[in-house]
Amino acid sequence: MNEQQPGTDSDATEMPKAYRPAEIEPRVYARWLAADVFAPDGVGSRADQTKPPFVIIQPPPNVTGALHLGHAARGTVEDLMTRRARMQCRPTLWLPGVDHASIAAQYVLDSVIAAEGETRQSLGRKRYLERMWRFMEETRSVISDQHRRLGLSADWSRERFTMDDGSAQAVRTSFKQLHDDGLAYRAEKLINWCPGCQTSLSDLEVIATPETGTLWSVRYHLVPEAGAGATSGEAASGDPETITVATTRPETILGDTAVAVHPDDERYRHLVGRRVRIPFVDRIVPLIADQAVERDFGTGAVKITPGHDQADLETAQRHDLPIIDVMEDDGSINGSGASFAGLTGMAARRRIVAELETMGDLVVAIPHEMVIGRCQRSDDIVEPRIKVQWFISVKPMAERAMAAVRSGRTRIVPQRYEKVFFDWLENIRDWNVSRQLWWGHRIPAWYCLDGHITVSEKAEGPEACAICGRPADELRQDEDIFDTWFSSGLWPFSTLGWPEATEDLRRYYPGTVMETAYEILFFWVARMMMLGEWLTTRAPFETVLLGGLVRDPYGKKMSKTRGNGVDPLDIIDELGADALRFALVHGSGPGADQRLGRSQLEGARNFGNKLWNAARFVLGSRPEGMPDGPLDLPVGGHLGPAEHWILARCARTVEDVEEAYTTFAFGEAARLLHDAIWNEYCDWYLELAKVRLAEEDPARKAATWAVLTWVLDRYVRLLHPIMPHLTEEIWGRLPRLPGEPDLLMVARWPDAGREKALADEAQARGVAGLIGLVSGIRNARAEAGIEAGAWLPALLHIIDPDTLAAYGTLASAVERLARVRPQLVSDRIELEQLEGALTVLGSHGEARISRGGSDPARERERLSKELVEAERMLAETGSRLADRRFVERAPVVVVEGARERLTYLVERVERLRARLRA
RNA sequence: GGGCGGUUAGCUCAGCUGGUCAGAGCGCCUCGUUUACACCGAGGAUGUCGGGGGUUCGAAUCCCUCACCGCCCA
Repeated sequence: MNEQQPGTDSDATEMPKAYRPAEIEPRVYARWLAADVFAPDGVGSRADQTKPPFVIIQPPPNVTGALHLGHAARGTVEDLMTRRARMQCRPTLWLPGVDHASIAAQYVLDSVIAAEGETRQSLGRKRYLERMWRFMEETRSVISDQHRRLGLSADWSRERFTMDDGSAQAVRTSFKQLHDDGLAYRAEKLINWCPGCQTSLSDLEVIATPETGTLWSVRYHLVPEAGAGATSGEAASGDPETITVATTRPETILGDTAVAVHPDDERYRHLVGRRVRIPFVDRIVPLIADQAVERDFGTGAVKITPGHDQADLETAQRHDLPIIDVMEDDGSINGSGASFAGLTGMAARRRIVAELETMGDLVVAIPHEMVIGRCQRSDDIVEPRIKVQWFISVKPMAERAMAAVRSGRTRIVPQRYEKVFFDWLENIRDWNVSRQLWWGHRIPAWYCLDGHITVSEKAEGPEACAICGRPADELRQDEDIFDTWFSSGLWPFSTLGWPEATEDLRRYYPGTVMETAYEILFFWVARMMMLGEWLTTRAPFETVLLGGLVRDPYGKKMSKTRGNGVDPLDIIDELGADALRFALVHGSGPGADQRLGRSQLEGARNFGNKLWNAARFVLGSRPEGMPDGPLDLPVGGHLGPAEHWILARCARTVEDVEEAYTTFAFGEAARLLHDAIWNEYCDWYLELAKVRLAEEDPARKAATWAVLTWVLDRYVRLLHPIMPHLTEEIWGRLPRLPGEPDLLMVARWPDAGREKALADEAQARGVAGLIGLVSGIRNARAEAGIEAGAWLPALLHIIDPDTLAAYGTLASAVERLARVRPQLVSDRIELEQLEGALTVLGSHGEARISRGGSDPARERERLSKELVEAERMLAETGSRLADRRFVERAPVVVVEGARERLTYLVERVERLRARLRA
């Protein structure tokens, strides 16, 4: 029976001339969904539950985002691995999800409500969050739906959101544990503050930007020495005593609590211990000596502003200096800034500079190359500020994460990224997890009136203060929420039910592969590794697979602002999801960026169409009267040499593609399949098979058709992970093997060993020889300028026994493919019967083709060129073999190969010379 | 400043552990409507494999060095 598939029209004659993805892809996807084959425990799953599961937890895309090529690339690779594992009958879980993206989501919603005449403040926290959840209703499924259009076979029944209850419980429990372990602590520290976003940021969210600023040198006045008389210092020179400091941020003068010089600096040694008057605020501060001062910077004397600079803070701590914050949350100057209070930082800077100039204390202002921290999200200048926040001490966790990689429990692919991973973890600083935002997981810490801290994992909060026992209604919860990446760091296990000991967690944790862009190795992978190791005592995945960026055809990063972005949905509409997927996979290398443009996409579309048409031909050429029934293994004596050749090539492809998939070389897998399908199956085997299908013998016809379908079936299986819709559609029309399911996506993955056993290598070699012969003849014809359609007489003298044997059954194919009327001769002398003919010399033998009125001069020219080339190679090989050291030291195989080559070349040169003399 | 990656045909790239490794696709040129496919077929041209040193019988492939480009971290 040629089993009819429900929902498909599997009659080959109905296959349209061109593959039409827009019609087929949605229909195929609907069939997969209906069959319930995505989930490891879906109704249609054919997983062997005794096999190790294959698990990918999807890095969740930003809930407010739309699908871009980066998502498409990652999604395709994840789907590809998942589909292959599924075909290997492993229980396969690909768990998709969406990330709540605190800052990004607030940005989007703020602009939405702005259009409604509201602001975050006007709504208040409670109503704002209600509004946010409503907004989520609209936006949550957008990106998942777009992923579905790509054909992704994620287990949608397990889809998770980083703000759902399970994730919230995981956040509370993990924080409680980290607090109990002493790793989560609340402290006053200098943090990164974004005045635009009005929140703190982690170090990673601050982008170091080189900019040209100004370095101002400002004269500070020393306080006259007590006891020595108010004027003693000045009396000597007649000038007031001053010290000049350099700063790039004059507004922070308002927060200065010292002036510092290097202890060994002769210029200032006599001044150390004196006091300095800070302008505008009239603060008297000490002039201190500290090793950290760079003598070469500016004047060698620096102002110390511990409230706004990390290095200054450290200096201040060594000298027990006060810390003054001069800034409001919005970046304006606060009450500590005397008359500048209320001004923005920049305005204050301008006025301070102007007034210093008026006062005569501005010594010089010069342009200065510097690095400024800017907010990743808003591009505002990030201000270091002193704040009480929650931090996580990451060093102990980092040690474990590194140990996981060092011990090989987790492998990073490509391996070179291990170095980056280690470097980052070795130099990591404590992680500030407090965010002054509303949308996110609220920090589960409560404070009583005495300032006791109670951390609780309970959704309803603690019953009482953990220290003094004050009841819950006297406790106040921390206003802040967590850094989004905190909940993301729990994702590999929170999605599976952690902290509950669920069946999914038991079965599918740790995961197999974490696939993501190298860009977020730190954001994601490192944090998941740290938290996973610490909280679950296991590495959260076996392999970290890093991919690169998708760039435009000119190598530029795609971005909205640049306008060079490509919308994957547009491509899917026009060329199909499979074309997009193939182009993305085909052009990718491990951990490397790729360029994607029109030509790559069209190439992929063309490839799909090529395969479609090959299938159309195969299905349309089913021999009449062939017995119905499942396709059987194409064995037995009815196979010809061409069949053995393609079976051998196919077996080789199965093996090579398998190797490529196994080593994550997916681009290589795509290239191998492209070449095998196009250059071997279509270009040669289909053409050879046409001849045999036209013969009378029904058994041979049946065998040929069986091989056509057999090989097509193998290729379609191998290609399915990359081009799932097209292959599914084709496979649905192919005869079914006994015991096979209705859907390719749950059919079995080919086995190289079994495929190899099918082919006779000697016959396959013979066909390779014939292919060389045909190519040679075509080449000679074209070079000689012979009319393409002309049938020419030809004499063939075939030396190679395998080729000769193959010719015995494929003569008519050679005739057709080379467009010659060939006659086999047993002696080379007989070739001379065809006078003034074109000559084709190959390793398999020699051919003469009637010149058919072509220009003799062109033929001589062609042969001359071949002779020059042959002589060059002969000289090269000859000199190699003449070198005793080569013969002695090179492996036997190589030397033997060179000898054979020499023999062949000597003869070739002789014969070419003979032809040219004729 | 530290680290990583790249530099191979006009363009995009493949060439893993040194020995037919000088390749593919696109583009280009010449033919071609032989009923799977013009989203096609046949054929062709183009490279001192970034420069310079070294190791080796032999290097695009390993080592050193320089140059340029890109990225990451500080």
